[in-house]
Amino acid sequence: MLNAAAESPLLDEESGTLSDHVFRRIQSAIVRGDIAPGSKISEPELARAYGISRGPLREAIRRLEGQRLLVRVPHAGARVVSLTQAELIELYEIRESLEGMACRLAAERMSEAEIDELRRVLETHQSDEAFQAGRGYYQQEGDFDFHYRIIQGSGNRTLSNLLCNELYQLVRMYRIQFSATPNRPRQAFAEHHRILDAIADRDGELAELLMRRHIAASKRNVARHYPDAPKKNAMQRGKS
Amino acid sequence: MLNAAAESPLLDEESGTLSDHVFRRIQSAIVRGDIAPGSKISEPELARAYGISRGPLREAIRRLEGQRLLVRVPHAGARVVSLTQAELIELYEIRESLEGMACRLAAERMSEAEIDELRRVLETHQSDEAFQAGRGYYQQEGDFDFHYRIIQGSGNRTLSNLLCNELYQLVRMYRIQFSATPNRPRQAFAEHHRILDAIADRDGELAELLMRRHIAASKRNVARHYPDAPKKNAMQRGKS
DNA sequence: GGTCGGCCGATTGTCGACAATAGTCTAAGG
DNA sequence: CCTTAGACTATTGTCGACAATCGGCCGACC
Repeated sequence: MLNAAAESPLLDEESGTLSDHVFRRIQSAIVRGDIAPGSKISEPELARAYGISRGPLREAIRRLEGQRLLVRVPHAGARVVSLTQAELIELYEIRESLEGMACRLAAERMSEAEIDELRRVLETHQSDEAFQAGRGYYQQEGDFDFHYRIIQGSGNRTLSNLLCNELYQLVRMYRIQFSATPNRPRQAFAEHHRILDAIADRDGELAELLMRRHIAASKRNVARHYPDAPKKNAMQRGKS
Repeated sequence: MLNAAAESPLLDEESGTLSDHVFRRIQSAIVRGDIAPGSKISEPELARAYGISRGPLREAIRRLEGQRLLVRVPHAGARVVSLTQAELIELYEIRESLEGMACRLAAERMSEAEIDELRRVLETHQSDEAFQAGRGYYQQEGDFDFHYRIIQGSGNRTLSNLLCNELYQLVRMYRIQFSATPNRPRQAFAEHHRILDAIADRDGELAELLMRRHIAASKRNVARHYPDAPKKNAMQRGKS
């Protein structure tokens, strides 16, 4: 039975259970900024909006909470996460450590074919129109993301899970928010290229160092441009 | 209204919602080994056992899944996690990176009072009867755990959350399983002491190095004694 | 006029029942 | 005797409704 065609390989809109489905929908909505950080989540409203019952919705909310995209208080509902500058910097420091390690492992263990694919990813980025225009480095999700590919190449499945399935969406959410900082895209691209060279040379130590510096640079960039809103007016709902 | 007496400050059996309650119960049961790794979780059975409905139970299961204590397959139910040796080693490598970083930060940022408390924790361990008898290093949960205290002392709240609220229980589960390896307790205690000295000297670099070595040693110890059961007979239920 | 108490609305937490899917067992056919 | 098709059973996924708790509002009392 060739089910390869029956269930579409890449993320299908209608795949899996309703809970999984709505989980991905809300996740995407939060990461893309469609819901607005700090805004409150109303269960009945969301349930109506997605046409499902509150049961699966609540499970999805619990999973989103596990991914740090929502914060919940026991009898007061859930809100979209809104990291303070300090928390965001902490997140970047964790990434420095973890992705640095992933990069070292990737340099040691990636196959030549995988390195070639990684090079192709970078070429795709270079030819992207948004990048050409200097308007940002809006990296697509998953396999088209440089960092994502390297993490996968580390061979450490547990690390991949942690970075790509739990922290990744949160990072991506803020990466999108800060995508349009002036000179950063070109600089980031150059750093990516040097990292790739180190990996191709199988120089794990250098690859780790460069990755740590790269993320530290991103961290500084984010810290500089953080729209730190101690103002409390982020209460408006996401939709109509 | 002085509710300080009404709701007990430390983890009460009956605190919070039913979902939270059963979540902690099951978590404890898994970590302590009362449920047996790899065994299947039956929703109706668990619901009856804890006297609640399947709704809150399912939410608790989703949260446990987020903590990696359960693995779920869409229409086939949930099983208690059972890491392969390779996965357990991967987990230890992640801890090397993360706790090494935490230890460096702790050396830089812990207050003198916190360092004194840490010293007292170690003294408590030394006077523990199980440790004296060489029967293991069964560290109590939370504040009485050396690693836990250091992570908290790092001052990185995000890191603390990641290590102490998500990965911690999983690590503890396997730590309990391997608690009775012959010479390891005394060696671990000595390593802990040297780490403490480095922290007291405010030598972050050394503290990180020692912590990484300490975890690497634990990793090797675990790898040596791993009861790697490629056999598939881990299907039995926990109880009747 | 200010503040405290009680009421009301809304939201969250919980429950039992129904429907759909997966795995398994049986039985028929080659 | 082995393979395969079918139905059955048990489990999971989903739903709508009820109950408990929290926040805000209004009125009364000081």
